[in-house]
Amino acid sequence: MNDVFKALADPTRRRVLQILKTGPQTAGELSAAFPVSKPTMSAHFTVLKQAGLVTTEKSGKSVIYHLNVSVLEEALLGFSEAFGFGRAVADTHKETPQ
Amino acid sequence: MNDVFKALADPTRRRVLQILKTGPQTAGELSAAFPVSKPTMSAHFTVLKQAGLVTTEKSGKSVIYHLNVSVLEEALLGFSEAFGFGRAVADTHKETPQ
DNA sequence: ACAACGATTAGATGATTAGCTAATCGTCTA
DNA sequence: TAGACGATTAGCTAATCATCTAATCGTTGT
Repeated sequence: MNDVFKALADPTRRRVLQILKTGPQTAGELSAAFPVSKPTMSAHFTVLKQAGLVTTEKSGKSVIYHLNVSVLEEALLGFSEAFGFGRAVADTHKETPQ
Repeated sequence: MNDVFKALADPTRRRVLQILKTGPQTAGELSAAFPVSKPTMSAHFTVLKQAGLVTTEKSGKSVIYHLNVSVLEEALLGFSEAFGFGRAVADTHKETPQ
């Protein structure tokens, strides 16, 4: 959970997650969307992967990255709930009683 | 908003916010709750202040720190909404139409 | 006025981080 | 089996960060 917040601290990584929200993409596709080198992006991917925010799938020469929404949701909601503004979201999304 | 996520990246600072959620506290009181030096805590307070997450009030020799919930809420919710699990919270808390 | 005390600033240090280029690895395909 | 190509690893650098001790600032009470 600390790893999740650390991962979210970088704007590049936050944007990667948002792109991935629209569907899985390869490392190359993702990298093309940012003004930094591929190795730098690869390092960002590693951080996201170790936080559990993304999963990978190999496909021939490519590596496809998938968003792992539940980890993001759990971290954000878990923290939000401690402040009283996360409950309703959890209920809505998880179909949990109030 | 990037400053907010950067501030949230450190567990000490996240805990400060949670303590402050129970009510305002002085710098000294807050520092006493952590196993690091006062100057280190003061640096953490600066980060939180610059992110807008806390406000300060002087009272004699002491400085009282207050949590600024709305900034935290806006950042977390704003980001969450991009992933489809922040809308309901915003509605509930801000009384905003869907 | 001065001592005491809460808090912050100054200044230093070790660790981590984001970035780069160059090199390597793995998987096609010609 | 050789390129070619997507991706990652290696190795480096500059910057940021968390932490410390010592010094300073500001307020209060004697």
